[in-house]
Amino acid sequence: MNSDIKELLKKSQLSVTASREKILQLFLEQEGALAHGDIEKKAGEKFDRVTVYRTLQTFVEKGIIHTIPTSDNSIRYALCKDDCASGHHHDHHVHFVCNECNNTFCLDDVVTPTIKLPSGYSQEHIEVVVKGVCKHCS
Amino acid sequence: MNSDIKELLKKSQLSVTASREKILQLFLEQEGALAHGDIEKKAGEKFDRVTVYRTLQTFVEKGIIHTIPTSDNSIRYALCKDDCASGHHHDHHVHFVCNECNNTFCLDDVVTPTIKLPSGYSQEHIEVVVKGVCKHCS
DNA sequence: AGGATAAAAGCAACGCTGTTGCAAAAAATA
DNA sequence: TATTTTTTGCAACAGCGTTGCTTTTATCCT
Repeated sequence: MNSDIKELLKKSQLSVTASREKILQLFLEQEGALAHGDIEKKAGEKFDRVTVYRTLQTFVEKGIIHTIPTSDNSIRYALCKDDCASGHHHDHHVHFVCNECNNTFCLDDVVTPTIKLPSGYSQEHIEVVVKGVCKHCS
Repeated sequence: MNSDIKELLKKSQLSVTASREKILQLFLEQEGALAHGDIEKKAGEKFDRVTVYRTLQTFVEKGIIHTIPTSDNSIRYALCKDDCASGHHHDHHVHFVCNECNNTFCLDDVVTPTIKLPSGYSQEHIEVVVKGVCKHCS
C-alpha cells in the first residue's frame, strides 16, 4: 500500500519525500475533504506549516487533489479521480457539505447540471455545493 | 434616494449611521458583488476596518446582503432581493464569476437546479457558481 | 429641545492564515 | 559514492478577521 503512494508520486513526476507520502496517505485514508488545518493536526506536528502549504500547492498543480469552494473562507482539498491530469481538472461532480459533522464529500456519481445562462454570458466551469445532512449523520 | 437607504435601514431595525448609509449606498450603486477589501477602498478610508467588518456582519444577519462562496478564500457580498428576511435567505439564484473582469454577479433570473442526491443524503441548501465571461467582457 | 440611555464607531492589540527568501538537509542522477 | 537538483525548515512578514474597551453618536423619552 505504501508502494501505491510512491507510485502515484512518481507518476506525477514528484520526488518521493516523507511529507508528501504522509499527506497523500492522509487523503487516501480520509473519505471526506481536508482543510489545511486538518492536515496539520493529523500529521502530528511532524512537518512545518510551510511544507504543508507547499505540498498542497504542488498536489493541486499536479492534479492529485482539487479545491472545494466554501462560504466560510477555508479552502478544502479532496483527492482527484484518475481522469484529472496536470492542469486540467475534470472534477465535474457535486460537492456536499454536512451541517452535522461539518465534513465535505465529493459525490463522484453526481454530475454537475447544465445551467441555461442569460445571453452574453459564457460558461466555462461550474461549481455546485450542496449543504444538508450526509448519510452517516442521518 | 438617500431616504430610500434610511428607510431600508429602519425597516431592518437598524439605527441609521454614516457608515451604514455609505456602505449600503455602495451596494446599491454596484451591479456586481463586493469583497470586504473593495468596500474599504471605495469608502475612501473614511471608516475603520473594524466598522466595515461589523457593518457587513450586521447586514448579513438582517438579510440585507448575502455571501457568495469562492475558491480563492475571499468572501464576496451582494444585495439580497426583497424576499430575504432576517435569518432566512432565499437567494436561490446562480452566481457568476467573470474570468476577465473578475467581477461576481447574481443571476437573479437563473434559479438553482434540482440535484438528485444518493440515498442517505438530504438537501437543505444549494450553491451554484458558474465561471466564464460576462456580458460586459464578451 | 435637552438629557438619559442604548448602540455603534474607533482604537489598540491579538491570533490565524498564507507567503517569501534563504540556508540546511534530503532526494535524484549518474 | 559524489554531484546536482529539489525540498525542507526557519525566520520574518503581510493581510484578514476578531475581541475588549473607551469614546462618540444615535435613539428615546419627557
